Amino acid sequence: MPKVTEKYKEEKRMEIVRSAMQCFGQKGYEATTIDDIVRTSKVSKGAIYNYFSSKEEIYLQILHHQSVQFFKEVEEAFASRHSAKEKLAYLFERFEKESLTEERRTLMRLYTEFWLYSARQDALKKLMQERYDQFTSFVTSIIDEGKRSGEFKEACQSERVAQLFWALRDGNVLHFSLIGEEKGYKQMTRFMEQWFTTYIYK
Amino acid sequence: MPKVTEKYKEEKRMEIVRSAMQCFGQKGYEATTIDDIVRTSKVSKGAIYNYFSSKEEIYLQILHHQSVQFFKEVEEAFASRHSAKEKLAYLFERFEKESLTEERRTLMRLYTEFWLYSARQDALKKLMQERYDQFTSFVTSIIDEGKRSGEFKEACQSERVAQLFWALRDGNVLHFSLIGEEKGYKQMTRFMEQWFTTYIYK
Amino acid sequence: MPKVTEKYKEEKRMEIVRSAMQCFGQKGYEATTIDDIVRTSKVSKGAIYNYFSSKEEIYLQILHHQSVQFFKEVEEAFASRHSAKEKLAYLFERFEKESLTEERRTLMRLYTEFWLYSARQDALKKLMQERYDQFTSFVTSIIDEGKRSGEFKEACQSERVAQLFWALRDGNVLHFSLIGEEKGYKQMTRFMEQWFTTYIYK
Amino acid sequence: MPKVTEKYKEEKRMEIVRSAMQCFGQKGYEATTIDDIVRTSKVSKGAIYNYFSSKEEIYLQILHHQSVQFFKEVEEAFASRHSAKEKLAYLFERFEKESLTEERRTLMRLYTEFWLYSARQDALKKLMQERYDQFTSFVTSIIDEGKRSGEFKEACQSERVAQLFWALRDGNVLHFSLIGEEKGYKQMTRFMEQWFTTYIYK
DNA sequence: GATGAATGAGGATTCATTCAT
DNA sequence: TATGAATGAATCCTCATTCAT
Repeated sequence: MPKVTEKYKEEKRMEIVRSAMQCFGQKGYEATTIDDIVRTSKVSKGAIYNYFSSKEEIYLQILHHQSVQFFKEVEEAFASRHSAKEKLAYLFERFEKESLTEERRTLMRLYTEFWLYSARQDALKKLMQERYDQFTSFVTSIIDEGKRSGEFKEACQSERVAQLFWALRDGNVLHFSLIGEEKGYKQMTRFMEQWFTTYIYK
Repeated sequence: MPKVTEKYKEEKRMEIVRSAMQCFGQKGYEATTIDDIVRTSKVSKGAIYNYFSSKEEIYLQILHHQSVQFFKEVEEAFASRHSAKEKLAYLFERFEKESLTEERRTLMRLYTEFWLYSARQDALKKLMQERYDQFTSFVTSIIDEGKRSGEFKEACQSERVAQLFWALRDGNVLHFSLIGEEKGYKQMTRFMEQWFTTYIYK
Repeated sequence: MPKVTEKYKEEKRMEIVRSAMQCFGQKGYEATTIDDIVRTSKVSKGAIYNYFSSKEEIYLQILHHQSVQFFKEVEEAFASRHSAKEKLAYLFERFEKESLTEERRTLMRLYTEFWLYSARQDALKKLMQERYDQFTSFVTSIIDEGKRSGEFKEACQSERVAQLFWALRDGNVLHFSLIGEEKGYKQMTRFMEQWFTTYIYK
Repeated sequence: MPKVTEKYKEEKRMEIVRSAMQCFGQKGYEATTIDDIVRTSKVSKGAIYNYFSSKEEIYLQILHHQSVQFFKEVEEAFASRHSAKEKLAYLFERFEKESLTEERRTLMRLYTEFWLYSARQDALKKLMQERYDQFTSFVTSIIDEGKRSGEFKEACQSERVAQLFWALRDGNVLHFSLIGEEKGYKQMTRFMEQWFTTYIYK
């Protein structure tokens, strides 16, 4: 079955990623076995290793993919959102949507788990720190933009605020993954937004 | 009438818990082996199973222990802190201290890991949800108290604010466990406090 | 009438053999994977199985090839060497040369490995025993020739001497593959020759 | 089953070594699986790893054990053998005996295999080179002793001769492992001895 | 109660071989 | 013929738990 198109390979790759994402999200990275992924994906064990060199690499690819996807989508969204306020509003909107499907929630769990896993592996630690910087800088620049345009208070410390933004968001994700909808967590995002904007809007 | 006193047994139990806490914090729950705990505690493998029925039970006991300890310490602290503001300030103070030693940070990592682990085990899920309620209620009641005493704005929704309080805190812990001191995370707690009080103080 | 000439096929075959030889020599038979050979040879995995039915068959073909090659070269060399002394000298000369390049040493390692591998496989065992007989007979006949021509002592037992000749040679190869040049193994061949001839020359 | 005597552990260890030796000898190091050893030894898989950290370690221990055993036995034997001639004779006597049982032959195969395996692993290479030096020095010193005592020719180069001694011996072992008794290999040792002594005896 | 050796199912990964294209 | 993706049994090693002493 040779000379397969790049598209075919990419799809196979995604099939593995999709299944792995599901398993990791449900059982956690360490608790997920390759056989779980095999069962979920209907791809053979050997085939998985044709596409990824290790279980960890699958994990990493998912993460990378998420990151890329996030920035791609955001960029698209920002094409039609020119003020800092609108941009910020978009981010909160996204977060709200993320809580709607189980698939998304699974992803969120996975994402948080990765922080901890990385914190214990020096090689990954650096990678995740860079990722953190990337996400923080991104929000920082929106705040700065808002300050320049007169939308946001000049006094607020952009970087600190950006860090707080992600802490708030990730803490929320963490709790939400456990608490689910019972405590009206969907509405929490709205509340967070309101709280957040109160502080930085002029 | 046992040869071995209750006190002796309690101490042994604590020795195991202490060592397990260290191991779990450092390597994570799944990555920690019973042998790791044996090595760290100088308690024999068989003995561990005299005190705990499984690895998971140790995990759970630690969680319980942490919870009890937190409320015990807080209660003591509150004996001399009568206003809601002072009480809130105490909590932030605590958080700040927690980031100082590696041991504490280890604990924080462990604490966050619990969330994820529990989110995937129905039996634990309930337990953790109760725990979450307990912590949330606790803060809710402080806010309510502040509202009654005229310290805090009446308009703020106590429970939402309490939830946000813990989201902020846990998100911070999560990031801190990875980022460490490099990004001045110690000061983040201060910043969080300031931000938080700005919103609810009258 | 095949599209592909016999010559083309033979070349492909040789390309595989060459690469396999290199891999087997470097990593050993068991440690060498088909993918190693694919990488080294630039022949596809499927193609290898068009020319050889299994990894073991490649191994065997190399062995055969070596054997044929040895006798072919020796025959050529003997065309201009008519005395038993000269013939013997030629063999030692060969051995000496063999130690000069890493490629040759790799081959020697491979050659020794064959013995062991074969010793454990009844089917091969017979083959290798025949090979051994062939090589032994070959030297035996040179000794006999030397005895007849008056070059060598009549008293020496030709077959025993031939066996000793190969034992000496293969032991040397074995040690050399590990020890390398450090212990002046190149000179060992000279020494062996001198020792050997002292015993059998008249 | 705790607090087991050192003797018990040593016996278990030996049981594993014995079985491993048998398997390695029969199938070769790489072809032998841990399960083979489990089957042969009636020791559980986990237990094996309580005594040895890896398959390779078992291999190494066997080798070390052989080495130690050799020198111990030789030392004992030399207590009553004072001339260099007697000492040399003892070594040949040993070699002759070694070929008698299948167990011994298995060991010889194993021993030779190790040369090749080591030649491909830098860490082991050094170890084996040291081992080679040890064995070579040992024979060198016997030759030197013989020269001093007037038993052996002063002209012979002790170290070269020692190297040749082992090459001869190992080459013989290599062939014998394949050829077996058919070619009267047992008598080869005698022949080797005669040949060898002819050269160095005064 | 304490000990730590034993167990063996289970995990990640490899690899010779096959076979659809 | 050539290709190289797919297969899955086989490999080494781990580890929670048990239990004889």
